[in-house]
Amino acid sequence: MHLRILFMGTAQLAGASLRALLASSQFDVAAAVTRPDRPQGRELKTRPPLVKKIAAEAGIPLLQPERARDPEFISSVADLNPDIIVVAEYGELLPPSILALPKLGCVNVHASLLPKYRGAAPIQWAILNGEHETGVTIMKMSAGLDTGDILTQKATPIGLEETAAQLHDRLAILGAELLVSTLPDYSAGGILPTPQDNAAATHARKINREDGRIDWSQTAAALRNRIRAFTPWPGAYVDLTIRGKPRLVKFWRASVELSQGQPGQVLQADRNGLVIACGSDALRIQELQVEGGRKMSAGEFAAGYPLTVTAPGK
RNA sequence: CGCGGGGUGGAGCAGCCUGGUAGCUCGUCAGGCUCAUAACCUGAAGGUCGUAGGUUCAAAUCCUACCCCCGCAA
Repeated sequence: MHLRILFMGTAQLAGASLRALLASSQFDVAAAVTRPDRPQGRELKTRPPLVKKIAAEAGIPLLQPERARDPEFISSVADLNPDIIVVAEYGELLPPSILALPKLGCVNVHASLLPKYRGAAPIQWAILNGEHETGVTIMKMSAGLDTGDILTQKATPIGLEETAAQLHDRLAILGAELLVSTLPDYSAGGILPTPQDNAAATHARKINREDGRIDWSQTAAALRNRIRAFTPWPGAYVDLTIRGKPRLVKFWRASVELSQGQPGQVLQADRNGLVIACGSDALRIQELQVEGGRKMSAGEFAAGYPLTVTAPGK
C-alpha cells in the first residue's frame, strides 16, 4: 500500500531523507513543509531552505508556515490527510494537535543513538565528547524534545579524524536509508515502539559561536575534538592581533603531539608546521584560516606570518 | 543598500595612509659544504602588482566602476 506522507524538514539532513522518500515507489509524498525563507549568507540575501528546492524539483506542494502552531497551518495539514508525518531537522517543536493528526502519528529522524544526545546538535556534541560511536534513530514523536518511543536505530563508528561535516553527511544517508526501510514495517504493525530509558538521556544543546573559542588550558585531545566537532561551523578559533589588527584565526585540522609547554606557547612555527602547547600535550595545527582569507596549511601560514617560538600568546 | 577583510613572481605575506629603482619567508633551478639530509652557504630564473577607465611629468600606491575570494552577522 502507498503510504501518504507529509514531510517536514529544512536543511541537508532532511533533504537526504526527503529525496529517499521521493525516490521510492512505496511512498506518496503528498507535500513538504519547511521553515520560511530567511536572509542568510553574505549580503543577507534571502535563500530558500534545501527542502524547498527539492520540493520544487519534485513538483510537490510546499507549505512554509511562520509557526507550526498556526491554526491555519494545522488545518492545512488536516486537509492533506496524511497517513504519517515524517520530520527531520525541522527546527521547531510541533504542537500536540499536529502530533495527533495522522493515524500513524509523526516519526522523526534523529542523528544520535537516543536517548543519548537529545536536542539540536547531537553530531557536534558526540564528537566534542570524544565518542567513538554514534548513529541514527527513527522514533515516534511525542510532546517532549526527542523523547518519543524508538522504532529503529543504526549505529556507526566515528572516525578518529572525522569532522562534524563528514559525519553529518554520513548520518544523513544512514538516516534516509533507515527511514525508508523502517516506514513500511512500522505501518504494517511490524515494529513495537520501545520507550526510551530517560535515566540514560543526555542533552545536546545548540552550539553557539562562543563555544568555538579555544582555551589552551584544555588538553590537546579535547581541543582536537573541538576542532573536528565545530567544522564547518562555528570553527575552533582564537583571537589574535596580526600586524596591529584584531584577527580571528580558525583551526581546521590538527593532531595531538606529545610535547609539553606553557598552555598557548608556540613550540614550533616553520614550514614544517605549527605546534602549540596545551594544558596537556600539544596541538600540531595542520590547516588553519585567518579571517578574511582562505584556508591554508600551517606551513604556508608560517611563510607569511612569522611567529616567534617562545612566550605564551603570539 | 546589514558590517568588515582581501586579490602583489609557483605558495604565503609586506609595500598603499605620507605617488617616483618590486621587498620578505618558502618553493623551484644551478653550484658549494656534508658520510648524508627536509639542514647550512652562494648564485639564478620567475611579476601585465584582479579588470577597465580617470587624475598626474610619474600610479602597486590617489579617484571611479566592475569581477573574484573570505570573515562577521543571520
